[in-house]
Amino acid sequence: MSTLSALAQKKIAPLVNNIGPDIGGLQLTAKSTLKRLKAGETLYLEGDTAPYCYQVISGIVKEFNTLSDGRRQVIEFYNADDIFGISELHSQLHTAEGVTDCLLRCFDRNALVHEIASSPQLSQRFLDMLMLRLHRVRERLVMLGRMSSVQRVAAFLVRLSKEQATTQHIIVMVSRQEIADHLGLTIETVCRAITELKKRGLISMASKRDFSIPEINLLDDIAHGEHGVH
Amino acid sequence: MSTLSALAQKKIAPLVNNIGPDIGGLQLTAKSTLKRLKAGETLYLEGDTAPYCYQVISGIVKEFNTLSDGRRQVIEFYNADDIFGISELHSQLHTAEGVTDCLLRCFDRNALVHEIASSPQLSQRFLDMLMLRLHRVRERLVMLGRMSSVQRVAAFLVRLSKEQATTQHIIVMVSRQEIADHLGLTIETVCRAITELKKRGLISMASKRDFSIPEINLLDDIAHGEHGVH
DNA sequence: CGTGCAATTGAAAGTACTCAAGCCACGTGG
DNA sequence: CCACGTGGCTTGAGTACTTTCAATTGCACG
Repeated sequence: MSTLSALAQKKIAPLVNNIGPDIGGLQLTAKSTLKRLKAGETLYLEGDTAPYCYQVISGIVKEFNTLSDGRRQVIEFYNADDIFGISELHSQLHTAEGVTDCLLRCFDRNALVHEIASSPQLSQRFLDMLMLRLHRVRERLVMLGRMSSVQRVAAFLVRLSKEQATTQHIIVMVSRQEIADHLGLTIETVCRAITELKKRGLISMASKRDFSIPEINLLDDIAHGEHGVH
Repeated sequence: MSTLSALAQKKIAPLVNNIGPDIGGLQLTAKSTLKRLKAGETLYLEGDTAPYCYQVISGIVKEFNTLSDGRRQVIEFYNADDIFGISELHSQLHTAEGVTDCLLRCFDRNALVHEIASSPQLSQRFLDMLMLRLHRVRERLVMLGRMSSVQRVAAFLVRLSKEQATTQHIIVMVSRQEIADHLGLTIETVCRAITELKKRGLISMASKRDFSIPEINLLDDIAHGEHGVH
């Protein structure tokens, strides 16, 4: 498990990106266009044809599935530099929507797939990307399958803290509802878990979106079950 | 969601396999050796170094994580032809164990990675494999995050039925405990869910491991929430 | 100073879990 | 051949946790 969390540490992307299209330093020659996506705006729907794939330049995008009763499960949040829409086949398997206002780079999916296939370096890069993403999802599988609401929220905050690399103080860019849909909980349970963590002195909040984490290791311990927390 | 389940339909592997090492028809030149693994025997532990990766020739292998309190989350079951251990980095991220007696083909991990990197076709094959696996995990993420115990068990049986392609009658090769660890439930809850499905006439059992599914679509409907089943 | 939305809190209901006991097929030994 | 133990599965009763439904608070905005 320690290995998993070590893996989860994601390098921080600069807020403003490099000029041209590239992936991990490798230049992409496939044509790309820019697209703005507003917060709450839908990029594509589950079942849509998938002619494009996207790279986040700035902002946050979420991909989610909607169940027949309207509840949602957020599959993944994508931050700056992340590429998504590439692993789909003929049609989109999830719905994508802007969490914040976003700037995206759009690639023709076939052209990009072709370019990847013809470059060993790019192929390797994509293999690595998929492996990393697979690990992340598997970590979350353990969370959703075996961890309590408090543990999930704690783990969520720890992950955010590591991503933002601003220990002590993090800004949660997603709503409580989005956290809930990400963690497989209801919005109320997320609130109560946050309250519980506050009560225990593990976090404090300057505003509803600004969290302080005095001792990240303590929070991480909670997330990993070191304590009588179910 | 329908697209997801369509994707999940896995071609059935023959019980006895091709003679040589290959992946989706592509020959592998990397050296390989055979290894027997008994039911319940551990292949590797989370945290072990990962010099090898494996292909299942016959039998079933499970990969799982163990939590600090001893509970387990099964990450994936691997059947004939499946390759695993490839997506790990320096050390294993999960523990692998035989569900049944198994015959495995072992590859030197570095050699295989190198061979993949040097073959565009193999790279493509592996990209596809990882994408498919990612989709599968994401499906399960929705299950664990948003579906009831009965829905999870129903979905599990439907998936098994599609894999075995023997509609009407399936043999569950894994124990109740393994199903529970796979679905993020307890063994008792799995039993009760099975009982519930029996009560509703959606399944029947010749023995504890032999299930009959008179109308798979009805079971699939339950799994997808078409009904007042939470 | 209302309006509206996000977040929070409370109370009741529901679902899955825990602990405990019973069942059943199977293998062993008397 | 049968009593006895074993391990996997099932069922029951009570508990713990999360959800549901219903208010309430807090804050930004007009």
